[in-house]
Amino acid sequence: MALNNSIAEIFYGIAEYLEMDNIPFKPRAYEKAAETIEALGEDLAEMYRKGGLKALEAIPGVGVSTAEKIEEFIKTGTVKYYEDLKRKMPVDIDALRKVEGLGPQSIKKLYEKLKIKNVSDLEKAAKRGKIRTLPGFGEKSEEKILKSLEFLSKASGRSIIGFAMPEIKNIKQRIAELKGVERAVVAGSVRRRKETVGDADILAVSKNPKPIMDYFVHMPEVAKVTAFGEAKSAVKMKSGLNVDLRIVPAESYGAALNYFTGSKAHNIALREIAIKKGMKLNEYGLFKVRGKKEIFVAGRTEEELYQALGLRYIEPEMRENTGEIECARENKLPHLIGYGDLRGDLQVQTSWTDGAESIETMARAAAKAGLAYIAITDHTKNLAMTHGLDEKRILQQMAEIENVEKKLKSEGITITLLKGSECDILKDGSLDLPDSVLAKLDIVGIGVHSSFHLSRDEQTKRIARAMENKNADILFHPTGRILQKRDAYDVDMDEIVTTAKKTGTILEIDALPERADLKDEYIRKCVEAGVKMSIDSDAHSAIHFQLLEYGIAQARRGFAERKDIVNAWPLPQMKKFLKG
DNA sequence: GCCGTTTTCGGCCCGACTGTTTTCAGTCG
Repeated sequence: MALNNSIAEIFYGIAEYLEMDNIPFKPRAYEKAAETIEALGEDLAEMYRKGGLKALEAIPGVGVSTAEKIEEFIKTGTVKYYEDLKRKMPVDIDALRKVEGLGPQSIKKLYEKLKIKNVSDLEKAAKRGKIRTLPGFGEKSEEKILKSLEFLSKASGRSIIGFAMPEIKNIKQRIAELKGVERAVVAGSVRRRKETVGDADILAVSKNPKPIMDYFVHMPEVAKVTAFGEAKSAVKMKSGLNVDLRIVPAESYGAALNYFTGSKAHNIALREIAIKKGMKLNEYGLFKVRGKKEIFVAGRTEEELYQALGLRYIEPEMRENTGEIECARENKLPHLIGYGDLRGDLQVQTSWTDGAESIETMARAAAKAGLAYIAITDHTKNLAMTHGLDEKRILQQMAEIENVEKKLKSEGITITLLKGSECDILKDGSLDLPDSVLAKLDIVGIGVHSSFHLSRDEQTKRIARAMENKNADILFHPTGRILQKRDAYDVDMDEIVTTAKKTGTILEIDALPERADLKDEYIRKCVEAGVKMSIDSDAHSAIHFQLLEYGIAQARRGFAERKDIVNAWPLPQMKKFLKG
């Protein structure tokens, strides 16, 4: 979806330029279009090919003008309007915007007065003390710029949620235990369970915020205080994590939680509903506006807030303004799969290949985690570096699995161990083990682990061919992405979803935080197409069963219900769904 | 520039904090 991203970037850029000239409303329009396009599950060029300008205009937030610019980009690779703006002011907005405290107005001023075009110009000017001479800037703004530049050069940016969670939970807990704190919760993108989080928003309820804020900004791990007030403070931790703390009175708890959970787009949509009802929504509550008087309507809980707006309660994982509000209005919200709903785990590695622990250790850990069944799915021989299993070793492993199951049963531990495989999909789409062997297994997972750079067409055909195999039950980590390390391979997911439906193949949601593969938009496609999914830990050690939670979060972000997830079903029902 | 369960024209989310200012613009979420 490289094209979509390029166009989104251009629209963001246009928004910035218009903002510099203080043009009202248009920047928001371009931003909105960019946001929708970024989150779009379909390729714009494809949509345009099929439906022309009309199809583009049907995208929410895209109108006549933006549709024409998309068309222009598809045809020529540039947008003249944007090129003209850039020529008028050739600055690296993207990079400069990342400097804390620099917005469009400041960037414009810096360019016009000091000819600053990029981050290196900015650094030079700041070091020479030139920035403090500009109107509206002073010594402090100059210092702030230098500090931010220093931080940017070693900044890690966003963190993968599963990796950041322990630190976030720890800080929240410390705040919660302070005297005078009635409650403290994590809000923001962490509560919405985004794959990666840029910062942690903590919300606390207290009548006496001052000492709490004092504690917060003086925690020993704080590297820098970026804001310090009674209602709101913000810090950067030594780890690189940004943490915001907001403190509100109890009667505003629900409104504040809703506001600080976001997403921004969801909040804006809620406020627009409030306005239409003659009300006003902010982080302190929902208010009826009667002339100058504001009468409190709701805000103690999120539930009463949604109700007062005429909506059903929306789970945080769905709050991205991608259709959930309409569902809530029409009472058509899905009943999302719950965090305690999984009964099994269909991808588990052991020390037979690249896992850290024995079949027995993994089985005991799974039972302890409350699972009723797991599939042992070690790699196959093509993955030589993991000492992948060949025909002979996998038969040995099957016998061993039976022994372990019996042993545990004799101790009163009842967990079903399915004999499985993470069978390698070879370059031509054939599988790494012969059908005769695969047929003996209870469950066969298939996955791509090599030849990531085939063309879209070849990659799609390769995977589809593997899915057609009558023994292939689940496609593991379907897009192969590793967050912040490796992009998904180029594959037509619409085609994969169609093939899954046709062949009865399950698509996996791999719960490893750095994979989170499928991503939410593909999960929604599966839900809509009636394609079943599994949520697997991809466990390589006993503690990894805890990571299933992140897979469930991902499924919830994709609107999945229990009926969509096969390992949320009892074992007999799940087995019945398998091909073999 | 986009949009319509008040509208095809006239609206467009809201408040806290900062730094540079003497009342506010800019930035952020």
